[in-house]
Amino acid sequence: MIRGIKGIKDITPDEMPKWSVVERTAHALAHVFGFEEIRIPVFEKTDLYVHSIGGTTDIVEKEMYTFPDKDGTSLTLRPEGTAGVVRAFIERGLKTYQPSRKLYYIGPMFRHERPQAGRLRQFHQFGVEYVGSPEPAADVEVITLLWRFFSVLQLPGLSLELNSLGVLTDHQAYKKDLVSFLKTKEDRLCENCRRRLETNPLRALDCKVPGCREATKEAPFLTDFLSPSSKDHFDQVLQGLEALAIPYSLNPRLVRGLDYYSMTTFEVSCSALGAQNAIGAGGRYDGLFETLGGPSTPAVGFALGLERVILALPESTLPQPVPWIFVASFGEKGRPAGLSLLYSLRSKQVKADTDYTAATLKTLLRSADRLGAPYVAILGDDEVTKNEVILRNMATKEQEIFPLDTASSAIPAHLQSR
RNA sequence: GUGGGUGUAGCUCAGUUGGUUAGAGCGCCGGAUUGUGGUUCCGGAGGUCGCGGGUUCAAUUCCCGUCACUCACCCCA
Repeated sequence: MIRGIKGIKDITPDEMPKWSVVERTAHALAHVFGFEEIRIPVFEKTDLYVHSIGGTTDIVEKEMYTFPDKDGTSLTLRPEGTAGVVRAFIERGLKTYQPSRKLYYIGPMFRHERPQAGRLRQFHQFGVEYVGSPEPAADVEVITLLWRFFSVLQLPGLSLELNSLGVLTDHQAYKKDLVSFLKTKEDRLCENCRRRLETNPLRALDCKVPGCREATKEAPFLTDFLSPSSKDHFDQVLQGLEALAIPYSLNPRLVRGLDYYSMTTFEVSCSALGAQNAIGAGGRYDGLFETLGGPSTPAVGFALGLERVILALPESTLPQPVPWIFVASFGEKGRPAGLSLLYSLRSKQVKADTDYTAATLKTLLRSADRLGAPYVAILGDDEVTKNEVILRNMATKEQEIFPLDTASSAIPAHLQSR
């Protein structure tokens, strides 16, 4: 037997109601906030991701699904969405129409990681990109949309953390200072963090090893290195969130894993999840357009993981199922009359179904029960002769008689009125 | 990439200090009930005990390997 690939899951019909609610909410909320959907390819030239995400990040170094095209060009299954959106933006000249543009996407992403609760090799993200505005209000809007999304879905145990990396020169200066600080404590750092000194020193602040926590207690704060304008921008973001009553906390140690972030960064975590509790995150990436060969363009966005949302989604968020009708027809005259009723109901946009393998009323009712049908239309030879159809309420066992020739309108109307 | 846990019926899991026909609950099929489901009663089907090797008179049980699933590290959504 050929099995599916490790870390790649089927989304079965049982799980689809949750996915539908989550996706519908994403589309609706993005629309209300004035974001337009964009669909970008699931694979691109490898260089795009290397240049945008950063060559020394884990994603690029060991997590990408990369393969050669027939002509040898290196291609990669997208590990995230922002790079592709920015590429499309530049390539299609989307900026020429208006000063700023707000886009969103929903779709699968691919990373070759060891699977775990809330972490898969093919997973799905909903992300937005507010392109063209350097204003703090744009940051506020993106963060607010992220927070509202989770709130509307009633996810429990959420917390929003914010930080500012400042502009490039700010955090370069900081990085230098931090490295020299860490060097003085090098013997107390874990092996991992000693390696990070070279690759990604900011991550050492995030380390969970107690020794490292202790050693980095006195570390310089990024916040102290922010230029006045960076600081001012960040303050305005915070004020904007307060005005909208979005609860947040500051985390000067919050570091994002992708190289392109600058200024505001944020992350929402959910205590209802396991170890992988980051459910949505993002930030400003004012330098990315230039990095990818486009015009200098400020932008801010987020991405959130749909699988993690679904793991945390409470049952109460699911909508009530709509009533529908199981047609139980049998006998020489009943069968064709039932088929006719079945398709009449469907043509009136009413969900109706039957079981062609069941031939007796008993087996038909059993099928109806297993399918969870709230109503069954019973139609045998006797009913056809009398121009009748019986509507049975499966929960209460009540049965009502309708004239057969007008049943396809009368039954839906009757259900509506209840 | 590293470490831990778990692989027995469709599902959830017992079990065997190594011993002959491997169990339960739920589900499934049939009957009681030839025009009334879900409840009840009776009967039934369904298992290479993950796979490969080793030890042994004998392995589902012990040992080694391997694969899968899973949780955690790392990292991230």
